[in-house]
Amino acid sequence: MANLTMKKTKTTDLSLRSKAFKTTRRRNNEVAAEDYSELIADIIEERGEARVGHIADHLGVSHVTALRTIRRLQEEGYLFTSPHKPVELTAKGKKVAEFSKERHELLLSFFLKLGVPKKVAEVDVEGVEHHISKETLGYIRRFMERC
Amino acid sequence: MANLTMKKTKTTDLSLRSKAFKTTRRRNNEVAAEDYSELIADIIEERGEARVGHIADHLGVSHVTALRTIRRLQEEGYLFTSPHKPVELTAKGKKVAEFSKERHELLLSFFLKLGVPKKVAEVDVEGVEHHISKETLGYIRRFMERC
DNA sequence: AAACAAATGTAGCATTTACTACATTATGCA
DNA sequence: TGCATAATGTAGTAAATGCTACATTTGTTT
Repeated sequence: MANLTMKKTKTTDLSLRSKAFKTTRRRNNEVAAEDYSELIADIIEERGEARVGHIADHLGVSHVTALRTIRRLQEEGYLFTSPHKPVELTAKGKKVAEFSKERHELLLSFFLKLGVPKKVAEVDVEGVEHHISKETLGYIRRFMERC
Repeated sequence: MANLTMKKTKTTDLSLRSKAFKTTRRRNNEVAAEDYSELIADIIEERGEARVGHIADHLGVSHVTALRTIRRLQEEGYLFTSPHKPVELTAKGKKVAEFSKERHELLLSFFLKLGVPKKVAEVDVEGVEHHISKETLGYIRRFMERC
């Protein structure tokens, strides 16, 4: 007897839920672009240039892994480099880096305001940041302003 | 001249940052276990049994993808099944499902309290939940209680 | 300038996650 | 019972991310 209402509920849940999973998977594909762009911008600021080795070290991956990802991101237009040269960001990469950095800082201060210790917050923010929509970011910003 | 202090700062940042990236990658490997366990528990509750096809539909992936992941999760002890039979959770899987569900609900109500619309919150929570440490969850729980 | 060390690049392999196309097994109804 | 359809399962492919081992290039230091 609950079948009719159940059916509707389940259908809604299903499409909503599978949409959520799909969005999460799509976002996962943007993670490298965001992480690399932000990191490269940081390294350039700190040391003047970003080399494959620096990037690999900061990410905690082998230089081979970094190298391959850097090539893919070059194809996708986030950065450019040539053999044995440092890595530079394109305008697109710079934009992504700037946005990622702002988002990272906002989320970090948000977590700190909740009382989360800095070391824990840093790790959690790194995992979380790629999955927060711009809309949600707006609500977090508003919360930070009024509290 | 800023070299000495810079060096210390950079070293700290590097180890902290690469640790954060490594933790994020490790957590990514637990995502399937959590998503599948929680989803299977839901489906069993709703329909009495969880079949490969249901699971694939809810996740928005092909039944082949679901099937392969289910096999891996069986090897890892989260669930068990046999050809053409429904999927059942082990005690380990049930525990993961219960924890994931609680976490999901806590985060969802947290986002809603911040003012995020439900549809957006659902999607963001799905991406974010696997990357929130137990420690941070505690702070969020405290926030929910006092606000 | 030669030799050595550090940085970068290549080759080859493994895992996870995803797919399509096709094969087989179960099941329900005629 | 027996066929048709739905549900599962298999084969083969692709892309992203990770690794080690080895090769080459660059730069530094005698």
